[in-house]
Amino acid sequence: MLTLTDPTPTADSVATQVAAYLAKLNDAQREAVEFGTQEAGAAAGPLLVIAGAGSGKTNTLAHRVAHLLVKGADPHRILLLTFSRRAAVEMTRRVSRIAINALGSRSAIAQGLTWSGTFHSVGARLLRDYADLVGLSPSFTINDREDSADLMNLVRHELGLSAKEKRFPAKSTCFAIYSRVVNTGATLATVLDQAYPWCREWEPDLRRLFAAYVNAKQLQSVLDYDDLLLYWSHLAAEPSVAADLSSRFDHVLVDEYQDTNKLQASILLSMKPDGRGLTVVGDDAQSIYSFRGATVRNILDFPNHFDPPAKCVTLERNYRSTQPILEASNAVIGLASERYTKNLWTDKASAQKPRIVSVADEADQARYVVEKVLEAREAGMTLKSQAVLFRAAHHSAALEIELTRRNIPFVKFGGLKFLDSVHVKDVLAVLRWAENPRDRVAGFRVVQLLPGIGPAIAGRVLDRVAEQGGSTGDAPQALAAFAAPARASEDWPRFVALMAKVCGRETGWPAEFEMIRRWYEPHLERNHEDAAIRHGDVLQMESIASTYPTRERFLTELTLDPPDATSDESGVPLIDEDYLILSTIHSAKGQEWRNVFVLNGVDGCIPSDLGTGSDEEIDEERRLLYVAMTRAKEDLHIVTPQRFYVHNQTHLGDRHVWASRTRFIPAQLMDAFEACAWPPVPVAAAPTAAGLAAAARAKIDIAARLKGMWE
DNA sequence: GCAACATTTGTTTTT
DNA sequence: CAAATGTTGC
Repeated sequence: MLTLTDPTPTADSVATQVAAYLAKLNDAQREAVEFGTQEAGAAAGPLLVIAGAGSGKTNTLAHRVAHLLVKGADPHRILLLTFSRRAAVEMTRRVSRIAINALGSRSAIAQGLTWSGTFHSVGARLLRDYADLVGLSPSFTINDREDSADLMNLVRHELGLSAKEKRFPAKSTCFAIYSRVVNTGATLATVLDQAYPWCREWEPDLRRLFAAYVNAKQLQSVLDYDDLLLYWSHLAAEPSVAADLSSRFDHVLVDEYQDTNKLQASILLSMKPDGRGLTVVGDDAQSIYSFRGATVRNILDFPNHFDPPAKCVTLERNYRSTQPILEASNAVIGLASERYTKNLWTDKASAQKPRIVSVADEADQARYVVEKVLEAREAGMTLKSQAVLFRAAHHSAALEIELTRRNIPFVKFGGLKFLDSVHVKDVLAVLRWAENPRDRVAGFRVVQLLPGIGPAIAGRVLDRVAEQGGSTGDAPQALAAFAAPARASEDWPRFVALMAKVCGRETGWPAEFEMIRRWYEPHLERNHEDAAIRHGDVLQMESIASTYPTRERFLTELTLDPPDATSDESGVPLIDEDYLILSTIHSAKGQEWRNVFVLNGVDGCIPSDLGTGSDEEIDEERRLLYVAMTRAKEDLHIVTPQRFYVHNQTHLGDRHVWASRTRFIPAQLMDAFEACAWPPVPVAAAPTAAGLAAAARAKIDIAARLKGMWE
């Protein structure tokens, strides 16, 4: 039980405090918060909250959790599934604050909200608990997307699929196909037909590859992201475990339900088959993750999975945006082929319509954004309350250059993470291999860092380690016994000594990180021109590492919740500094800013020309634009460069493309926007006689200078 | 046989 | 611009 530091409040005082925090909610929010909590006893049946953009969704969910706590729910028995680590942290923070208001210092109960996180991180925790039961080594390591693709590649070579007349799909494509099959529950043939038609001919080979890939994972005690869900779902479907698993939690609440996939839905249903204690929240109009197997059917079909059907509450009042922004956003989503019946409204009036800004090219686009950001900054709007959103990470390249040139600090969300850089992965691979010597991807990478060792010798090293059983005790001995080639003879003993120490946990955590870093430094210098910058990243990771209690926690949490921001300077600016937000639209989910810029509002970018295959894909791109627009509170600028640069589109190479405004804002919608051009066209003054004379002189001047260059 | 370097090719969004 | 393939050189 929890220790209460303050005197127990009287029933009356609790009642008034409760009224105070509920009174801030509107009727629909309050209904969602209080649903099923009036009657004492078992948790109430399923609840679906359809929460439009900016309708106070997070706040409502946080209030519901806090309200459950106030009503006496045990925080350790509440499972809160969010879309990202960031969302989980934010949710816990809000629940605490509301609980403080409602209960005074008894809010310590919110600290007990230990089961909050993403499906994947919760899955990882549960699996460590049940590892023995499913024949999994409790020290399993988790592969991120790149590692999984690397393993797929290793397996592919072993199967001899690499030497074909026609090029086999790239490793990342193979993994993407595999992942989609797992997450959608569809057959390989269906996935190939619908999403990867150009790989159709490889179906038999892919099937063989995936079987071998699964086998390799099991032999090596590694799991990929999908396994965390897959193992969990099989665990929950096993009658002997299901009861234990589902009785661990009285309440299960899921945020962003529109972006869950079939596998995640099946997990929920087997955890709470009758829906009692189950709450899901989401917005069908903001479903933007179908490329990851998410299906909007999950949220649409939710109520009728149960008998009687789930209670459904819709939040339609928008507290975020001004009326003109909302009107334009509603108009855009209104053209979707599947109709969304929600009718968002607000009472925030404004005279400023969203702007469609026509600029010549991407350079002008960057200059426009910088000028307007600084203007707003002058008017008292911090950089942090402004954001620039784009479809693909590289769309911000020109802007990043301009921002750096003008000394404007920014932080970028989405796109390349610093975990993806080779040097960071090298160091992590050493740790992962020491944690789990059966992990061939990690070992393969580490051994090849030594000069004179390439894929072939690395493969033999790994075979020897595997023969010895692959335990952390045997691995260093296998390495010591290995006859390294002459070219590597100098570096080999140092390497063996390092692995012995790290495997044997001689120095302990986090000191061993420093040891690995020191060992890695010469290899870094030898392999990379820009060793200094990369070294900075490694040092930064070292300081991050020191904040984790154990090596295992560091590795697991880093792959499941990687730091999601990068900036031009390595290292995130200090918290109190002001900086502009750059973000992919996907990473902007759930956030809001006073002033929002959407880059490249042109066909080919939004919708991406890679996403225009089917009507469903086009509708998803439309929702993406809708999500971007509804992030704005006061001002919204959609910038449309008339000419933009494409990279190496097939045979013609790099070239400029003449673009037109996105098809999602056709002419009949333009009333909802203010169209303008930038830079403003200067008003031409009639030439005077003196002016003409000056121009004539200038011509002569320049002509003379050009000749002068060669004299 | 194998590592290291040179050339060609294909690209979104992310837990 | 990174990754897959092709070529050279040990």
